[in-house]
Amino acid sequence: MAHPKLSNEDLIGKVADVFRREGYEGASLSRISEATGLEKASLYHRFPGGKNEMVAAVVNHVNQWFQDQVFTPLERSGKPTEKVRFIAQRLREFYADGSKSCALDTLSLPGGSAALHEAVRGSLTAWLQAFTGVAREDGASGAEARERAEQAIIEIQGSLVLARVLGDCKPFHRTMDRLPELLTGARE
Amino acid sequence: MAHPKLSNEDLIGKVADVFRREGYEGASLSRISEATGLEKASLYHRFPGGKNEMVAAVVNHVNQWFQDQVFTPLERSGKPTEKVRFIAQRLREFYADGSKSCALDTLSLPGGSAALHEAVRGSLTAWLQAFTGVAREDGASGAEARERAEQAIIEIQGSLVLARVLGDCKPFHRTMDRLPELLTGARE
DNA sequence: GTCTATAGCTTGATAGAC
DNA sequence: GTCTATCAAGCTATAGAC
Repeated sequence: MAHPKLSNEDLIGKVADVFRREGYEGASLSRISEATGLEKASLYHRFPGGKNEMVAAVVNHVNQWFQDQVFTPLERSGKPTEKVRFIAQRLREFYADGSKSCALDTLSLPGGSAALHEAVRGSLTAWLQAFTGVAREDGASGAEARERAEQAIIEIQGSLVLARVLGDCKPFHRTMDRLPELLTGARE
Repeated sequence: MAHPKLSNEDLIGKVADVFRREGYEGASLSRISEATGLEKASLYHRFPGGKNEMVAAVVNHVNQWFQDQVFTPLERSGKPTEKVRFIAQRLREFYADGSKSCALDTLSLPGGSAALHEAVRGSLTAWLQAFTGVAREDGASGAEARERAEQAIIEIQGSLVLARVLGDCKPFHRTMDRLPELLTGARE
């Protein structure tokens, strides 16, 4: 065929890249069209609900990735510190060594529906919960575990902002290196 | 007069609020017009260069604020730890206790000119330099001081992202409380 | 399933009255 | 210095051919 169907997996990945990089308002259909190679009308065939449905699919896609690559591995049996080392590697991949922004950051800017912002908040809550879980497993009390989880995600988000502004990935790598001690003690 | 001139100080402050909150692409002239009470044509009278000149003025305005309220106080004589406690209070005001976003975050999204992104990078570099300076004054070596500065700004940026997503300012307040130990040792 | 063409609205920007 | 009125370009979204 001249225009073979683009697989759903490839499509949503490319759409997600645009929303992650540009945020909701910056992710215009023209840019999404350019990034995916599909014309706008074709995008509406795949996402009849338009931009709202696209960004919802992006959030679901990212949630699924975190479930499979981060949350589930953390719930498996094994030494907490080693599991955190493992998922730190997954996060390096997800953020392309710090060169890609976090959707929680870019999609939390004011643009988009209230449902979008609730979904984004839900994603962050799930992430906090997963990190709190592994900190508890390491022996931290409830409050201490929650604090470690918040601290770890704060440093991930902050280092990604620095990386974007400076065009320098070193702060992100340093944070990933420190992730095991951030979550599983050895901090104080 | 029916329409008295809005003072430059008031105007730029309101314009800055919009750009900080919405980012470059989200800060449409309609929203700026609504926030300032000036029609679009009046905005062009004040900023003949249009949106580009507006955002440049915002960056200058923020730079000036940081110079006066953060960098200069850090350069004055006094105990480093006490100076950091002082500027932490200024930062709480600037970020409205964590409820306002950082312009470095929102304005570093892809929208806007290359000059804008270079200016934003310059602002962050100046901030890093000021924080590195006070860490050195506290006795840290060059590399250690720079690391403390990066770490402090990472945690500020990260806690502001969490605050925006969750609508919860506690992580930001915790970071402000920890700022003295982050910059002036007592960390390890 | 993809495309071209188009509708209606919003955007950044300008002209000209007061 | 502010306003109303307007423009061309970009936006989201839809209709209909292949």
